[in-house]
Amino acid sequence: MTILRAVKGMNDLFCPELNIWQKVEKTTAEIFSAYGFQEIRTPILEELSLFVRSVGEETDIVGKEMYVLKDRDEKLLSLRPEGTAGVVRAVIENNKVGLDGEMKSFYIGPMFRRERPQKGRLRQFHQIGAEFLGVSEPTVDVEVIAMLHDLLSALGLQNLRLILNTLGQPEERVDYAKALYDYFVLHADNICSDCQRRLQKNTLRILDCKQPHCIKIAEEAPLIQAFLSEESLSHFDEVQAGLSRLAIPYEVSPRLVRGLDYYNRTVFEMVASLGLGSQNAVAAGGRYDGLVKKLGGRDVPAFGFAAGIERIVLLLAEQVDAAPANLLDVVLIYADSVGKEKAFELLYDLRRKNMKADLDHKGRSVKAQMRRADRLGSKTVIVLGEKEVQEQRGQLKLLSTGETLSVSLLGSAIEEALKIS
RNA sequence: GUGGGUGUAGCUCAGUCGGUUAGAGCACCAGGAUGUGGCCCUGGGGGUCGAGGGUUCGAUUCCCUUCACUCACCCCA
Repeated sequence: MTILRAVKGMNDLFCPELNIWQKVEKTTAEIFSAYGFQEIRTPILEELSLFVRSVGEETDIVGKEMYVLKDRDEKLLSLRPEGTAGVVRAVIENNKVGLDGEMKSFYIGPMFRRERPQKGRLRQFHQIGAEFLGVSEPTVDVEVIAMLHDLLSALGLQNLRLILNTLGQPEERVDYAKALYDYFVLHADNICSDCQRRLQKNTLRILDCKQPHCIKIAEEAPLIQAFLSEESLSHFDEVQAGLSRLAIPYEVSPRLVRGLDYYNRTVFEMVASLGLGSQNAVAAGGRYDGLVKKLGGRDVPAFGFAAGIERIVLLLAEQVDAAPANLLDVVLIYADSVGKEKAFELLYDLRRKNMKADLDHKGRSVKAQMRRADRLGSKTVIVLGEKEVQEQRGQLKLLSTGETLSVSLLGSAIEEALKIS
């Protein structure tokens, strides 16, 4: 059996499920534009160095998960593993941050990471993201989080928790990481092997470990609060106050750490308490004040997030009535060749009047055509044969009740009848 | 990259302690009603039992390898 298959971790999407995607995308555009965000589309392929510089050379995403390819001119390109870097690059390159220094954009599109697929994780996956460039005030953090919160609740997602933390400014974080290292190195013999690796490579991540004995040791670890400046502390306080004013529930977790290098101060995650298996983060984001400058732009502060569409759809698919059926208005059924000719004629006429009309091309029995109409979810059928063509009248049958009404085949009589039924 | 689970009809799954034509439900097709769906009845089509190799008189079943899917770890949306 040597059939061709899709690349591992890259899925095809078909219709009842795709209807949920369409709903997610439509709701996103509606809500985000209410917040003054405009859509932006950037290439899927970027120069490799963009991600190395933004996401961070030491991160797993860049270190081992990127799809890298060599262009014909030897230039190294990469399929984007996340959306922020491309947006920032595009905004700088096209000089889109105006004199007021602000830019609010959102995007929807595929991202690529070469990981081992599992529930809620694919190699080609899709994100909804938003980036607010140009403002360092904490009310921006609140606005963007609120927008995400509105989207997720408009979609009807329940059992989500907003988890918040602050990472301070880069220099504050360096001090903190040092303190954490000094603490955990004393317990090096008692932490898991993954954490021993993290100790050298990414000390903050130890806080994130799921192993019970590591959690226990982490509970006694120093907290970042002691290392934060006045400004960072009050920024975080104002974010919390702002969320509270909007009645958006949140939890502060000193254990929340982000994987990308560019974050500073506020970071957050929306996690599902059930339904997603262990990949339970539906969305995550935070502030990244240094990134624009790092990529060659002016010193522009920023805040953003990304949400995983597959994970959202996974949660929505559990709820009923998520996928509305795509009903046909009418199926034209023919009993003989005269009826078939008439059926084709009426078919295109109805379609041009924006009625959802269809027929069976295969020339099967009336019974088979009826069954097909029923299966396709048509509201009505009309059976056409020599008699109907001669009389210029037919029976319009409502499939839900079985009742029929006589309609003229002339003019727009069918169309009128369909509108009423 | 590491570990576990699963591969039998379009779908969901039985089954074979190694043995002749491999089953069910659903779906599909046809007929019963020769021009009216859903329910019911009758019949029908459809499977190289994931692939390759080994053991055996004989393998879908046992062994090895491999591939795919899936879940978890790492990491992350």
